[in-house]
Amino acid sequence: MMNYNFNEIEAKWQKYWADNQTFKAENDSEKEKFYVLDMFPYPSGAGLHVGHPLGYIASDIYARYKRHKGFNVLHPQGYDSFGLPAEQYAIQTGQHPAITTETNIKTYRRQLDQLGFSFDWSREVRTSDPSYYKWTQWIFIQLFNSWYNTDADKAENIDSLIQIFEKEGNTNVNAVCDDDTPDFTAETWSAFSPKEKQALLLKYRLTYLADTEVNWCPALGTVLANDEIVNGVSERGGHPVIRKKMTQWSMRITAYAQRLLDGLDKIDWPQPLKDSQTNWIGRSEGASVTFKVLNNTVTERSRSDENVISTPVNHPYEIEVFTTRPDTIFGVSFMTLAPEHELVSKITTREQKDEVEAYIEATAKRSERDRMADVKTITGAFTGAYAEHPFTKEPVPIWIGDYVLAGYGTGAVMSVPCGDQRDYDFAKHFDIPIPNIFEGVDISEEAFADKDNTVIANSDFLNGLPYKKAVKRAIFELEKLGQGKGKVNYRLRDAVFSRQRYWGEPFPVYYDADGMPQMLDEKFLPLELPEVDKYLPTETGEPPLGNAKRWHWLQYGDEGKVVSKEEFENSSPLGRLGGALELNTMPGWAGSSQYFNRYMDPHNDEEIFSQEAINYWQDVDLYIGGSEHATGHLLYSRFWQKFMFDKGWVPKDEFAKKLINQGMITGTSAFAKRLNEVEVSGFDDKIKSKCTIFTSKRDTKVSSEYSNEYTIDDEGRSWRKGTMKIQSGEDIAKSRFEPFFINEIKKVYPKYEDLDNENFRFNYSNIHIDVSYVNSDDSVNLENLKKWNDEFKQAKFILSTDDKFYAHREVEKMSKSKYNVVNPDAICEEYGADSLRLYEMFLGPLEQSKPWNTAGITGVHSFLKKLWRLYHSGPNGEFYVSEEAPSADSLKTLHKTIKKVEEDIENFSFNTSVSTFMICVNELSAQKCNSSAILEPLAILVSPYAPHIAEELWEKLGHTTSIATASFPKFEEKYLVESSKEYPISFNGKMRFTLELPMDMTKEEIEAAVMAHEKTQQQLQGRTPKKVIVVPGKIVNIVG
RNA sequence: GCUCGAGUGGCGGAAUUGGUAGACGCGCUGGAUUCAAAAUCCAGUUCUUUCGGGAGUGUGGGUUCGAUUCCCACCUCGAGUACCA
Repeated sequence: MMNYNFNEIEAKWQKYWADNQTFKAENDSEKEKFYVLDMFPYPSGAGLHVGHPLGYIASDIYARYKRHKGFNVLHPQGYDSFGLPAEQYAIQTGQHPAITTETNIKTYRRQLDQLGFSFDWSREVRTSDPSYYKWTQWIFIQLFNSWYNTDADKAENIDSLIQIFEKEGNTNVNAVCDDDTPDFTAETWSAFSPKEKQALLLKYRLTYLADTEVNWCPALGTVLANDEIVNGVSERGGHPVIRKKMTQWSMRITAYAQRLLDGLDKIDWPQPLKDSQTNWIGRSEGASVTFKVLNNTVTERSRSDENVISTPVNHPYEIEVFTTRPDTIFGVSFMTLAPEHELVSKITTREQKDEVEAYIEATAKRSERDRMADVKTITGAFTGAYAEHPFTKEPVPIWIGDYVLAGYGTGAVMSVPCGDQRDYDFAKHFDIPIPNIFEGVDISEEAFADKDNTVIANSDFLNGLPYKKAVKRAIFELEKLGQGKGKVNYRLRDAVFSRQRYWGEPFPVYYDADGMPQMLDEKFLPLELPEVDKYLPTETGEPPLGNAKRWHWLQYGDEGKVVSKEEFENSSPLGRLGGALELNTMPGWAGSSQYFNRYMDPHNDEEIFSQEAINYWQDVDLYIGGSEHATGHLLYSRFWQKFMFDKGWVPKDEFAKKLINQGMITGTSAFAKRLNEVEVSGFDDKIKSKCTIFTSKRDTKVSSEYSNEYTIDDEGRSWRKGTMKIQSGEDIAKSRFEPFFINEIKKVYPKYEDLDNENFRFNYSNIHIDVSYVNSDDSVNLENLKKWNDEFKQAKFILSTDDKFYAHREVEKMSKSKYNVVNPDAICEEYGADSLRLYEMFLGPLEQSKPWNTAGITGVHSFLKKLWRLYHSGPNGEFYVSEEAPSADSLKTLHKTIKKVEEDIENFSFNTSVSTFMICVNELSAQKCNSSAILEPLAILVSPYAPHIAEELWEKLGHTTSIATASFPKFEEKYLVESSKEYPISFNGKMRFTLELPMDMTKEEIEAAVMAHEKTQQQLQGRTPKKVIVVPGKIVNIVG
């Protein structure tokens, strides 16, 4: 007997592929290239669960398919191995994160290998490897040495900017830079000190050091990016986040806002993902308008950067606002500034000072989360100051309010209560007038924000104009006054690039004697992470790298090294370069923003990748990964790619042509309901039961006779059977255990004696139990559960009516802490990797998320056994194929399958091709097909999905080389041609019966044949049809 | 609130240039095989029915000879995002 021995077969071929480097991709090939990429994993300590491989299986099928189609396929894999969990483990145990990471990677590799992926492991990268992060540091230096020339619409070398400054200052420079960049002439530039020059250049560099208001997470001791915060708390751990000013490295991603938006049109990415990037970038068109503050003049030295400019000026304060509705400017009845706005303290009058300061203090205390949770409460304060309306010259009161965000636009708005609901609510609350500037609109109840139906009134030169025309005219008039212009505003902020962590890429940066940041020369890269004693911040609050004994840069000429502070200070200052090295490290997304290009030439130590490699591979053809990276990794990577493109290092300005988000495979958690305590109303007492009590739940209904009589023992079971209409242990607890318990309580505490049952409140909570103790009908194996931990060992269980304990089930994300993780190892052991691969594809559409349910895996497993039997039709189940010509039916089955599977793979509809295989094997089995002319191509068709069994069958068919590059069977239409068609005959659109008719009949002949049929006459019951629709080859519909 | 997506048997799901709704698998029911079980195989399985048939793809309308598919309104669920001026 030749059974399908999958464990043996799979181990054999996994070894074969590794030994023969079957999937090694060559950088030069006559073949056309195809690049299939997975989002590389973070190697966590928990290892892989069944949800992780979903996307890898899909991409592997596609990669294998493309090899069959004759492409030179690049399908690499690696590890995003810097990250928080390894560091937190290090803080707890003192174990170096590198060791933890190495261990975890070993587990990952073993688990990935056992699934039979066709990765080219010779190209593996790890972001935490110095040989890899050398190039992450290199890109950082390139960004530092670049500025964004808006006229050329691309990044350029900083030298070209310096040349312009030397020649003509910055007045004609059209660049993306800090808002507070002052104007200067060539003469002023040359008069600046080197330090001043450096400070100015930082305002232009694509990565720059600046005091920024950041999201500080005290619990994690680090800064978080906006996309690392969910609902006002940290994505990792759910800790509170506050706003704080810190000096941080930032990436000038805003320079690329428009190109990041435009680029979305030319890539084939999922619409929801594009939408969320579009939202994140948040382009809005409108105007910036300048309001002059009345009776208040700037007298002190102005401009924030006193290092650079210190010209005393004398002019009124100005408030710049951004609005998308310049057409409503005559509706302005007040202005609102964010409490953090820098002008607030300068313009507030003496009388209002106390109120304003109290308000600012109160809002500062509220966390992001509180502020978000409570958007309905209207708060604010009047500054006492007034601004001048640009057109009417009327005074406009200036308020502050926390509904205006400091981080968006200019942190100030012109409030138009009749046209904006928030302004309207604010005005109502503080009794500010609400002038109506809309024709024929009632604003007594709410603001009117419908742009399309807007006709402006009471607005001087805008009267009678619709929205679009009014906007144009308003901007024109503002420009004439010099108090405004059309403006595009983006929600996108520059990305903070510093993290106060140990386990990340060190910055190739030291601080010179002036305290200015200097880049290490490229030839000194990589700058390796130093050893530290502790992975926590230092006592003085410095990042963990502050603990490093040696973390100063010391360089003379071409010789440079990392030394201790003492060594640096004792060295000769003559010709010396260097200083303290940067203590922050780079964020998680740094290493993942160019890894896809590094795979093309991963061992190159001279360049990030060779031009030959990038010119051959170009870009990623198919990228598969989760949608959670929509506004993080996938936005930053596009930004770096565009930068690399500007510099001429990559040929494409979008790195991935097509992207697919695989859905999440969720787990089904199991719970037991635990009685926590009993509260007695009117008393503050909380009574705990002596032992933990769990109640059962069952969904299926058990009906039984109904009676009010019952008894119960303290085990919560052994009641009189069939006397109650009870379905679950939960009901039993409610109706019988709880009254029983109350009686017991009353005995012990006589003071409760007169209380009703309603005075006792039972608190239950759901406790996760490990899904491995739960059977498929949700009943729990209590014996094993009790061995799991002490709580269950000691506990009492109220069973359901059939003496079983049923768990509550709920679909949740798979996670170790929820005890709902299903591990692929056990499934591979029991059913094999091919079964797991097929089953994950068979679960449903790739992009949809779905709960894991192991029950159905037997279906695909028996399919594989049937497939195996198809090739083993000899005596005693020996391998047997014949050289006889196949039957027409078998050819039809095969070609139908080729066609469908090819279409399915091209459309990423992997679930339907698994069905197609099942149909195909069912049909061929019924036909008793054993012809090699059918079974050979079938093995190739199956091979992308179930590669191990396919290789084994291929070898048995007499081949000596891997099936991996066998060419995909060619579909031929001629085998599908039919001579007749089973016509569905419908009456008024409802199919009533079918009728087999030859394909070559004309419409008229078909109609005659159908009308003559007895069932037609029976359906018509003597009526004459009004109309007969005949679609040859499709359907016949009789109306009447 | 806004944006996007989705609603089909007991379950996962299939079918859309409009043309036989429920492919394929799970589960369930019955049978064969077996001392028994596992495994395997065969038959059935949307609901309803007076066994002729009738109804049926979230709800209500519309377009059409014909709608799961297109249009309008509504309901429900999921995802993202949010005082964005």
